[in-house]
Amino acid sequence: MKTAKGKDKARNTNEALKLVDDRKVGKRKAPAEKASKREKKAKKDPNKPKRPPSAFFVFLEDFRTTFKKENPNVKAVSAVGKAAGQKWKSMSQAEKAPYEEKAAKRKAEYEKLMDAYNKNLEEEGSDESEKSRSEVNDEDEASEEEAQLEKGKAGDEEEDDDADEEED
DNA sequence: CCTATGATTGTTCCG
DNA sequence: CGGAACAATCATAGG
Repeated sequence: MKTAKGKDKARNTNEALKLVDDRKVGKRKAPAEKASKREKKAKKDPNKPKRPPSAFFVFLEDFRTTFKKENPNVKAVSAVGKAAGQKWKSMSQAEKAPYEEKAAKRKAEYEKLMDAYNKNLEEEGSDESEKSRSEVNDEDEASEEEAQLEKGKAGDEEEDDDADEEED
Protein backbone atom coordinates (compact mmCIF):
# COMPACT_ATOMS: atom_id res chain seq x y z
CA MET A 1 0.00 0.00 0.00
CA LYS A 2 1.15 3.53 0.53
CA THR A 3 1.38 3.72 -3.14
CA ALA A 4 0.58 6.60 -5.30
CA LYS A 5 0.75 10.13 -4.21
CA GLY A 6 -0.73 9.40 -0.84
CA LYS A 7 1.39 11.72 1.16
CA ASP A 8 -0.31 10.60 4.30
CA LYS A 9 -1.58 7.17 3.98
CA ALA A 10 -3.51 7.60 7.14
CA ARG A 11 -5.22 10.59 5.70
CA ASN A 12 -6.48 8.77 2.72
CA THR A 13 -9.72 8.75 4.57
CA ASN A 14 -10.46 12.21 3.43
CA GLU A 15 -11.58 10.77 0.21
CA ALA A 16 -14.49 9.21 1.99
CA LEU A 17 -14.85 11.84 4.63
CA LYS A 18 -13.96 15.44 4.48
CA LEU A 19 -11.21 14.65 6.85
CA VAL A 20 -12.07 15.09 10.42
CA ASP A 21 -9.92 17.96 11.50
CA ASP A 22 -6.79 19.41 10.21
CA ARG A 23 -5.06 18.93 13.42
CA LYS A 24 -1.67 20.50 13.25
CA VAL A 25 -0.04 17.57 14.82
CA GLY A 26 -0.75 15.97 11.54
CA LYS A 27 1.23 12.84 11.34
CA ARG A 28 1.81 11.31 14.64
CA LYS A 29 3.39 8.39 12.95
CA ALA A 30 7.02 8.26 13.60
CA PRO A 31 7.71 4.70 14.56
CA ALA A 32 9.58 3.31 11.66
CA GLU A 33 9.71 0.03 13.39
CA LYS A 34 7.34 -1.10 15.99
CA ALA A 35 8.98 -3.20 18.60
CA SER A 36 5.94 -5.11 19.46
CA LYS A 37 7.80 -8.02 20.72
CA ARG A 38 8.04 -7.68 24.39
CA GLU A 39 10.83 -10.12 24.13
CA LYS A 40 14.28 -8.70 24.22
CA LYS A 41 15.23 -6.30 26.86
CA ALA A 42 14.82 -3.11 25.11
CA LYS A 43 16.00 -0.11 26.94
CA LYS A 44 12.43 0.97 27.06
CA ASP A 45 10.67 1.24 30.33
CA PRO A 46 10.85 -2.00 32.17
CA ASN A 47 7.20 -2.35 32.90
CA LYS A 48 5.35 0.73 32.05
CA PRO A 49 1.65 0.43 32.84
CA LYS A 50 -0.58 0.56 29.86
CA ARG A 51 -2.28 3.84 29.43
CA PRO A 52 -5.88 3.98 30.44
CA PRO A 53 -8.37 4.13 27.60
CA SER A 54 -9.68 7.58 27.03
CA ALA A 55 -13.36 8.35 27.14
CA PHE A 56 -13.38 7.79 23.46
CA PHE A 57 -12.01 4.30 23.86
CA VAL A 58 -14.48 3.53 26.57
CA PHE A 59 -17.20 4.64 24.24
CA LEU A 60 -15.57 2.68 21.51
CA GLU A 61 -15.74 -0.52 23.45
CA ASP A 62 -19.43 -0.15 23.60
CA PHE A 63 -19.73 1.26 20.17
CA ARG A 64 -17.76 -1.48 18.51
CA THR A 65 -20.07 -4.10 19.86
CA THR A 66 -23.13 -2.25 18.72
CA PHE A 67 -21.61 -1.33 15.44
CA LYS A 68 -20.62 -4.86 14.65
CA LYS A 69 -24.03 -6.07 15.54
CA GLU A 70 -25.64 -3.85 13.02
CA ASN A 71 -22.78 -4.23 10.63
CA PRO A 72 -21.62 -7.80 10.79
CA ASN A 73 -20.26 -7.36 7.35
CA VAL A 74 -17.90 -4.71 8.45
CA LYS A 75 -14.56 -6.16 9.14
CA ALA A 76 -12.24 -3.26 9.02
CA VAL A 77 -11.27 -1.82 12.33
CA SER A 78 -10.98 1.52 10.68
CA ALA A 79 -14.62 1.40 9.75
CA VAL A 80 -15.63 1.27 13.34
CA GLY A 81 -13.10 3.86 14.24
CA LYS A 82 -14.34 6.28 11.67
CA ALA A 83 -17.95 5.70 12.49
CA ALA A 84 -17.20 6.03 16.14
CA GLY A 85 -15.30 9.22 15.58
CA GLN A 86 -18.16 10.77 13.75
CA LYS A 87 -20.68 9.75 16.28
CA TRP A 88 -18.43 10.74 19.09
CA LYS A 89 -18.36 14.26 17.83
CA SER A 90 -22.03 14.09 17.33
CA MET A 91 -22.60 13.29 20.92
CA SER A 92 -23.07 16.00 23.43
CA GLN A 93 -20.88 16.30 26.39
CA ALA A 94 -23.73 15.00 28.44
CA GLU A 95 -23.58 11.74 26.59
CA LYS A 96 -19.86 11.59 26.83
CA ALA A 97 -20.03 12.40 30.49
CA PRO A 98 -20.55 8.80 31.59
CA TYR A 99 -17.69 7.71 29.41
CA GLU A 100 -15.46 10.41 30.70
CA GLU A 101 -16.35 9.41 34.17
CA LYS A 102 -15.24 5.91 33.53
CA ALA A 103 -12.13 7.17 31.88
CA ALA A 104 -11.43 9.16 35.00
CA LYS A 105 -11.51 5.98 37.00
CA ARG A 106 -8.99 4.44 34.71
CA LYS A 107 -6.78 7.35 35.25
CA ALA A 108 -7.12 7.03 38.99
CA GLU A 109 -5.94 3.47 38.84
CA TYR A 110 -3.29 4.38 36.40
CA GLU A 111 -1.92 6.83 38.88
CA LYS A 112 -1.33 3.97 41.22
CA LEU A 113 0.45 2.09 38.53
CA MET A 114 2.54 5.11 37.96
CA ASP A 115 3.44 5.17 41.58
CA ALA A 116 4.91 1.73 41.33
CA TYR A 117 6.41 2.62 38.05
CA ASN A 118 8.09 5.67 39.47
CA LYS A 119 9.53 3.60 42.19
CA ASN A 120 10.91 1.24 39.71
CA LEU A 121 12.64 3.98 37.88
CA GLU A 122 14.01 5.25 41.09
CA GLU A 123 15.82 2.04 41.62
CA GLU A 124 17.19 2.10 38.20
CA GLY A 125 18.03 5.70 38.64
CA SER A 126 20.60 4.77 41.21
CA ASP A 127 22.26 2.63 38.74
CA GLU A 128 22.35 5.37 36.29
CA SER A 129 25.08 7.07 38.19
CA GLU A 130 27.20 3.99 38.13
CA LYS A 131 26.40 2.77 34.76
CA SER A 132 29.90 1.58 34.40
CA ARG A 133 29.21 -0.98 37.03
CA SER A 134 26.81 -3.56 35.79
CA GLU A 135 25.38 -2.45 32.59
CA VAL A 136 25.47 -5.56 30.56
CA ASN A 137 24.08 -7.42 33.44
CA ASP A 138 20.61 -6.01 33.85
CA GLU A 139 19.01 -9.07 35.11
CA ASP A 140 17.91 -8.06 38.53
CA GLU A 141 14.26 -7.44 38.70
CA ALA A 142 13.75 -7.38 42.44
CA SER A 143 10.48 -5.60 42.23
CA GLU A 144 7.77 -7.13 44.27
CA GLU A 145 6.15 -4.13 45.75
CA GLU A 146 3.33 -3.88 43.30
CA ALA A 147 2.04 -7.17 44.64
CA GLN A 148 -0.33 -5.54 47.04
CA LEU A 149 -2.24 -2.82 45.36
CA GLU A 150 -5.78 -3.98 45.47
CA LYS A 151 -6.24 -3.10 49.07
CA GLY A 152 -6.97 0.48 48.25
CA LYS A 153 -10.33 -0.17 46.76
CA ALA A 154 -12.36 -2.66 48.66
CA GLY A 155 -15.74 -2.76 47.06
CA ASP A 156 -16.25 0.89 46.51
CA GLU A 157 -19.18 1.46 44.30
CA GLU A 158 -19.72 4.85 42.97
CA GLU A 159 -22.65 5.85 45.01
CA ASP A 160 -21.90 8.86 47.02
CA ASP A 161 -19.69 9.86 44.23
CA ASP A 162 -20.09 13.46 43.40
CA ALA A 163 -22.40 13.53 40.50
CA ASP A 164 -21.64 16.96 39.34
CA GLU A 165 -23.51 17.60 36.23
CA GLU A 166 -22.59 20.55 34.22
CA GLU A 167 -24.41 21.19 31.08
CA ASP A 168 -23.79 23.98 28.77
C1' DC B 1 3.28 -18.91 10.30
C1' DC B 2 3.36 -14.59 12.48
C1' DT B 3 3.32 -9.89 12.87
C1' DA B 4 2.27 -5.27 11.62
C1' DT B 5 -0.96 -2.14 10.01
C1' DG B 6 -4.91 0.41 9.51
C1' DA B 7 -8.20 4.36 11.93
C1' DT B 8 -10.60 6.79 15.52
C1' DT B 9 -9.58 10.41 19.36
C1' DG B 10 -7.83 11.10 23.82
C1' DT B 11 -4.62 10.92 27.23
C1' DT B 12 -0.55 10.63 29.22
C1' DC B 13 4.57 11.55 29.70
C1' DC B 14 9.00 13.11 28.75
C1' DG B 15 12.23 16.87 27.17
C1' DC C 1 4.81 24.23 26.44
C1' DG C 2 4.64 20.88 22.87
C1' DG C 3 4.96 17.03 20.51
C1' DA C 4 5.27 12.23 20.21
C1' DA C 5 3.72 7.83 20.96
C1' DC C 6 0.54 4.77 22.35
C1' DA C 7 -4.27 2.84 24.20
C1' DA C 8 -8.28 -1.42 21.72
C1' DT C 9 -9.82 -3.99 18.05
C1' DC C 10 -9.65 -7.60 14.40
C1' DA C 11 -9.39 -8.82 9.71
C1' DT C 12 -6.26 -8.75 6.09
C1' DA C 13 -2.04 -8.60 3.76
C1' DG C 14 2.70 -9.12 3.42
C1' DG C 15 7.23 -11.08 4.49
